[in-house]
Formats: sequence, structure tokens, C-alpha cells
Amino acid sequence: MIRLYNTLTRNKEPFETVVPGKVGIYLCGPTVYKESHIGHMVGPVIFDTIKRFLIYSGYQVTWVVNITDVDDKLIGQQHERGIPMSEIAEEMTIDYLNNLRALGVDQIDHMPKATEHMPGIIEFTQSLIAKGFAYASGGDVFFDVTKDPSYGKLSNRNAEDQQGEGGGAASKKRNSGDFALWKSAKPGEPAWDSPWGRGRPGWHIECSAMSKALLGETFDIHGGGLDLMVPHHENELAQSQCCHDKPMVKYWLHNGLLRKGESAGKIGGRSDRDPLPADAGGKLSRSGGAGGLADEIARLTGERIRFFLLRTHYRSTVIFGDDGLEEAAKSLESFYGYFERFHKISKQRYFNLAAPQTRKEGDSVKGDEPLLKGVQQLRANFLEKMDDDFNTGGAIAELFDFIRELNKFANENNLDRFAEVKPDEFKQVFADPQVKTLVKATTVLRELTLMLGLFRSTPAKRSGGDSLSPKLMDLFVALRAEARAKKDFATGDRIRSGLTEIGVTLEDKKGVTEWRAGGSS
RNA sequence: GGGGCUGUAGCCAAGUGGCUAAGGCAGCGGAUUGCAAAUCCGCCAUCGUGAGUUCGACUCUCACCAGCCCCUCCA
Repeated sequence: MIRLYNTLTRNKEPFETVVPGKVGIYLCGPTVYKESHIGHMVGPVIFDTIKRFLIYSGYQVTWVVNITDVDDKLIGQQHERGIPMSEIAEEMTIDYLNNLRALGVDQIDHMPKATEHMPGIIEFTQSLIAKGFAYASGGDVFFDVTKDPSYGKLSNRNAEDQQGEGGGAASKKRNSGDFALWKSAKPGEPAWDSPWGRGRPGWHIECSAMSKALLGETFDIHGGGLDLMVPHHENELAQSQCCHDKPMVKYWLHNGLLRKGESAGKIGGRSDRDPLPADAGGKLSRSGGAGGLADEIARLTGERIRFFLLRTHYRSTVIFGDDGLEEAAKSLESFYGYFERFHKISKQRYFNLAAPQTRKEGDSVKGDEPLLKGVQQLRANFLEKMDDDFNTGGAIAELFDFIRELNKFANENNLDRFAEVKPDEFKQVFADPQVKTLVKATTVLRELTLMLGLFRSTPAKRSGGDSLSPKLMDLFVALRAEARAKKDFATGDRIRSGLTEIGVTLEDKKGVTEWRAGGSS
């Protein structure tokens, strides 16, 4: 049974969908006024994983991520850059989509834009006015927070504690905590016709209108960064609930925020003895200059970032820094190393293994071999962790045990001997019972890593560079082999240590020497 | 001031009212290796502090200490 932590109740609750077998998920996406930063990827990566897991568990899932393409910041950019808001939005949406793709996020079903839902937004606003929850005032429309007795329940605050936006609009409001559903346009600002004159939607109303349009009045999961809880989600919740007179969302999920740090230590828990390094900390924000994610991905690879994010529970605060990233890279090497070994032995690519797509299908994979029994136990552990509020960190831990079991099996049965089999003899490899067992067990691993959206295809960069390098390496390896054949180990070691210095690792396996470049960058 | 979160080994990080407190990185010892690398085996924490509840707490309660986030735009 799946359980998840609901921000609304501050408890882990059993997962029961509104409609049996179906799940609707709404995740708050970015305002596309500048390039995205790594923080924007946390929600998408975890929800991409959640969706994969839910599908695997037998649900039919619809996932919506909105794009906010009209808002004050966009207007600010329009003025600053002298380009129409729509062009900026388009440019930054492309940037966002590229980043998502690089991190393996491809499960989103709908990406609605605010500007394409104006009728729904206006209708929603009218409805709130008609029901007495909102009022028009000087071309603006505000939600009256005093009309909603449960206002503030998500963050457990009183309406009085909310500051509201103040500023120029303050004089038009009844209460300082009231927030805008519709904002009148100043000259030169993008605007749409409405019953209250030309203007644009407030920040929160689009999510209420679009989630209603695509997922219905009550849907299952609403996600977003912790920083959106106040006031964005609080206001969304108030609008939708007052408009429909029924709960908007069953489960509110909030992911923790990333902080930036170069060589940062852990956050908290250091008490008196070990204060946070000075270069750690600092929140990520575009207004604070964060961005350039595309470059970062190019430097680190999307898979490493995805793995890094999934290592930790989604609700934790995480410091995004080189220490953690390097550790993630080393961890990934264990997996990549095994995948290569697996290929040499079995002649099959891990990335091509056809694994069970559903839990039920996977349950039916059984075997009496000790390896398979062990692997099934690890799989069960893995799924138990995922069932428990999508504990990807705990689940990944099981994967390391997986790799160890697999390597051990290969060691104990000396399966590396198959690496030297010539292509015309592959038949005997395929027929070998132990190889078959290894393939079967590895397929179970594949089943699980696919769910995390990891190791879906050949790693982007494992060995380095241009076409000349392999040829040069062959030469070095050959020279070293000659030296070693003559017991001239000094020369052999000289070659190896020299290569190590420039980042190339040599591995002497039975009969052959392999080399590896790159690794962590 | 108000609302929340966190504090587990050198570092990162799961988890539980009572079996040996996951896993990773680093380190140490061993198998293997000409030596390495890779792989495998083993070692490495009493869970911020104090008090309470309990037969029993790291896990529950309270206090304290430390850190972080939100209450302004923010994934």
C-alpha cells in the first residue's frame, strides 16, 4: 500500500484516489521570465519518478505542469529587454523544456499556459464574485480572505498573519491579506479584455482555473516547492474550495528546497561543534543570479543530477554543491561499471533489457537460484521504500546491494571468462545457465531503475573525447603489454601512472587491459 | 513577533518503541593482482543536550541548544 505525506494534515496517509485506478497530479511550474536554475528541476524530477512508480503500480496517471507566461516579472523583462513578453516566455519555455529533457523528465501530459486559459480564468473569477468571495475594485478583482473561514489551513496561519502584497493596490483592498484575481493593465502592459476592463490574471488564479479544466474540481495530488506553500498554494486552495464548495486536492506534496554550496557540509545537525561552512548556504533564486542550468547540465550530465536529487528524500533541504555531485558521480560509476561487465559477459546491453513494466508483471518473475531469491528480496525492499512516501533515497540504497550481489555472483562463477568468447561462439554463452541467471537477475534491476528514470540509455559520457584517443590508447596499452611481457614492470608502471595523472585509468583484466577516461569531471 | 523544518559515524544519508541502527563517499585490514585498478570479504555510529513517560526510547512528551526555511518575488 502506498502512503504519502500530506502537507495539509501533516501526516502520512494511505493513498486512495478520487477515481479508482486513476491519478491526477498538478505541479506548479515556472514563471518563464528567465532561464531556469537547478531548483526548478526538483519538483519535475521527483514527480516524474512518482508518476513512473504509480504507473508501475497499476494506476492511470495524468500529470499537469503549468507554465506561467504572464506576470509582473515577465512584464518587467519586456521593458528591460524591449522584446514582447510572449517572445521572452517562449524562449524561456524552450530553455525549461530542454533542461527537463536532459534530466530525463518526459512524463508530463499537459503543460498549459496561463495566456491560453483566459476564458476559464475570467469565468472562475466571475464565479467567485457571484458567490461573494471576491470583489471588483477599481479595475482589479480581489479575493476577500475574511470570507473563507478556513483560509490559512495549509500553512497553519491566520489570515491576519498574511501580509498580502500591499504596494499600490493596498488602497483598493478591503483587507490587507486580500490577493488579486485580476489586475488592471497600465498603459503599455499586455492585457486581455474582461468584465472589469483590460487587464491580466493575478498569480494564483491560473492554477485554480487550469487544474479545474484539466483535472477536475477535486483531484489527487498537488505538488510544488515548499516556497510556494505561502501564499501561492494557500490562495489557490482558498479560491478553488470556495468556488466549488468541495476539497480541491486530496494530497498536497511539497518538495524541499535546494541551497547552493561549493564544498558545503550538511545542513543542520552540526550544533555547536561544527558551524556551517561560510561558502555554504545562500538560497537559490533567479533574482539572486542563479541560472545557467543548461551549462551545468552539460558539465555534469543530466543523469548525475537526477541521481543526486533522487539520493535524498524529496522533502529534505539539500545543498547542491560539488561535494555531493562528485559523490553521486562515484556512485554512478559502480552502476556503469557493472553494466559494462554485464555486457562483456552476456553480450547484452543493460539498456536494451526488456524488463517488466508493472509490479504485477515483475512479481511473476521467480526462480529457485539463490541469486534470484536474493534479488527478489531486494526488489521487495525497494518497493517497500517507494511505497513509503516515495523514499527514493532508501530505495537507491537497495540498488547498491543489488550491484554487490550481481558482482559477487559473477566473481564466484568466474563469468568473466565469457568476455573472451568470439562472436561465432556466442551461442554457448546464451545457453549457459549461469549467464541466464545473471541476465534474469539483472533484468530485475533494470525493472527498478527504469522506475526511477535512471540508466535508461547509454551514459552520455563515460570515456572521453575525440576519435584519436582510442587509437592512441591502443598504442599505449600495446606498448605496456610488451614491456610487461618482458617483465619490465618499471616501464609498464611508468605508462600507467602517467596516464593516471592525466585522468585515464588502466585496468588489467584477464588477458586484456582496459582503459577508462573521464569519470567525475 | 508568528508559522514550519532539521539535528543519526570524518562527510552524505535511510530508518525503527525492544532483533546485529540501511546504503554511499572517505579511511583501515584481507582475498585477488608482478604492483595497481576493478570486484569481493571484514572493520568503522548508541542516534544535538537535559529531564520525563515506559518493563524498555535513538524512535513518544517537555525544556534547552544549534541550524535552516517561510511570513516580499521564488521550484
